[in-house]
Order: sequence, then structure tokens, then C-alpha cells
Amino acid sequence: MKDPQLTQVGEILHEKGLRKTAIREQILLLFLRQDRALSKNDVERHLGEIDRITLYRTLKSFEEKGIIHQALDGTDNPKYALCPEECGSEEHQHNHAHFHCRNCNDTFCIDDVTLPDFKALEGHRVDHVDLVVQGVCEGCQAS
Amino acid sequence: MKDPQLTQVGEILHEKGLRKTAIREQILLLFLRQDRALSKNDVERHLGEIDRITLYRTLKSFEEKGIIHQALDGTDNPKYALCPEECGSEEHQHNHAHFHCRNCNDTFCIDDVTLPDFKALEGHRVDHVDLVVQGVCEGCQAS
DNA sequence: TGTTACTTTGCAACGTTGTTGCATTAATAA
DNA sequence: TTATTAATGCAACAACGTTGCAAAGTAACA
Repeated sequence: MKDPQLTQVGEILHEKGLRKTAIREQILLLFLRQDRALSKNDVERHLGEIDRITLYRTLKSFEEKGIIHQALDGTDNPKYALCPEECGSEEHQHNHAHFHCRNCNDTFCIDDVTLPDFKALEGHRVDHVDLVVQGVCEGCQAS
Repeated sequence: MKDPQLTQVGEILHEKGLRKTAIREQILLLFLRQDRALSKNDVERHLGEIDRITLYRTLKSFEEKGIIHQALDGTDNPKYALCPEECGSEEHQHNHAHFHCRNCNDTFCIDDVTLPDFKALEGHRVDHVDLVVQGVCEGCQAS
């Protein structure tokens, strides 16, 4: 019986025109299993020794193909998260909201936040909106 | 007749307990005159040859004292903008909204945007909210 | 299944940026 | 003016982004 997530990984890679390699499978599987944004260091920590250039290029190609997107969280090291289904390769059309916990350093997507309207921005063309919320997450507050 | 902005620079530095030096005056004056967020490169471009370590430390101390804050704009190089008056040294209590033009690469503060409420975040402690809007600014659309 | 064409990988290498230590120089307070 | 304390600039190192290139791997097709 095969891991359904591994199957999904293969489908995603094929669909995006990327060859199925061991490293790509590992990285994409990691993103599927982790319900949060990951930095390059996070990926390295989870997968062990990976060539950093390969990791760099893998994330870059994933981003170009619309598999992942950069998740702003207000920290200085970039994080990446899986794109929702409707996210095309051409442009990331969706808007993002992310919560960053300054205690455990986790960053995860917030799904049900309504973004403000932009009356104040008439005359400007708005392509993309990111919302970054920083604080302490539920889990860290409890402990 | 003395430049009132230069006077203001002196006052700010004194008030924050920073010594008044030529470089700090230049940098702070630049921020006062530019109504937008500036990267380190922007500062270098405007002020000519500055020692990059000094620039790094100047911005760092300005940030620590609550004179400037990092402005998220979704690009990979950090930008800085003047803090509003009420911004204390201890913690940046205010919430920020910034617009980044992908054409001219300018980043500026948006003042009159109402940030969404955070019903979805019950259980989490929210300290800080950043809103990043990307698009094309009015000036660039006209041309 | 084997061959071919194309992609991906990993190493070398370089540039940029963040960061710290330290000696020199400059600003402030008395 | 002098003593004290802070700021500057250089050296140096680490981390990261990026590209070129040769070797290895993947996928399509005969």
C-alpha cells in the first residue's frame, strides 16, 4: 500500500513539468506534511544534509511553478509555504495572511481573515496583499 | 537661517540619547526628506560612499531607539522608514501598512487603511500587524 | 529494453550582506 | 580643557544568493 501523499507528490511534479527526483519528493513531501511555512534551514533540519545549492534551486523552481510561495512573516529569513490549489504558475493571485509566533518561531497561514478594502489606494493598482501578524501562538501561551 | 529639518535631526538624536555625528545627521535627514522606505542601498545611493558597517550600525541603533522601523514590502532586501511620533524605544506598538510598487520599486506607508479584526486568532496573542500591498503606484500607472 | 535528449545535481567559485572585535577618532559632560 | 564614553572604520569571518559547468539521472520514444 503506497503512501497517498507520496502519490500526490508525484502528481504535482508531473503536472508542473518537473522531473521526479528523490530530493524533490522529500522536500515536497515535507511541505505537505508540515502545516506551516518552512525556511531553508527548517528544510535542512528535517531532511538532513542536503546540498544547499540544490535546495536553493529546488525551492526556486517550486516557486516559479506555483507549488510554493514565499510567506512573509517579518523575520529576516525567508519562509516558504504550499500554495493553495488555485495558485497558477504565472502569478500568485491569492492573498496571504500569516501568523508568526515569536516564541516558537513557527509561521503558519491564517485562512479566515478578511483583508481590508483599499479605498485609500485609489489610483494605484493592487496586485497582491500580504498580512503579517506577529505574536504568541496558542500553544506557546498555554505552556 | 538654519534648516529646520536639520534642527529637528539634532533634537531627535539628543532625545534618543545618540550623539550627533555627521553620518547620523545625513542619514536621518535623508529619511526626513524622503517620504518613503529606504533600503541600505538607497541610502548609499543618496549619500555616496559610506562605510557599510557604519551604515549597518547606524540603522541598527536608529531602529533600537525607535527612530526608524523595518518596513515589510515583500522584497528580499529590507527597507526602513521613519517611525511615527508615538513609537517608543521599547517596542514598536503601532501597526504598519506599506505599499510596494513593482515598477519603480518604491515603498511607502499607507496611513489610512483599517486593519482587519482577528476573530480567527482567538487564543493567540497578537502583538503586531503588518500589511503589505504590492502593485503599481499612481505615478507609474500614469506614465 | 536501449538509446537519446533533456533535466537535475553537486562542486567550485564569486559577490553581497550581516556581524563582531579592536584600535582610533570624535562627542559630550564636568 | 580634560576625562569619559560613544562612534567610526578597518579587518575578518560567516552565511547566503547566484551562476557555470561537468557528471549523473530522468523521461520519452524507438
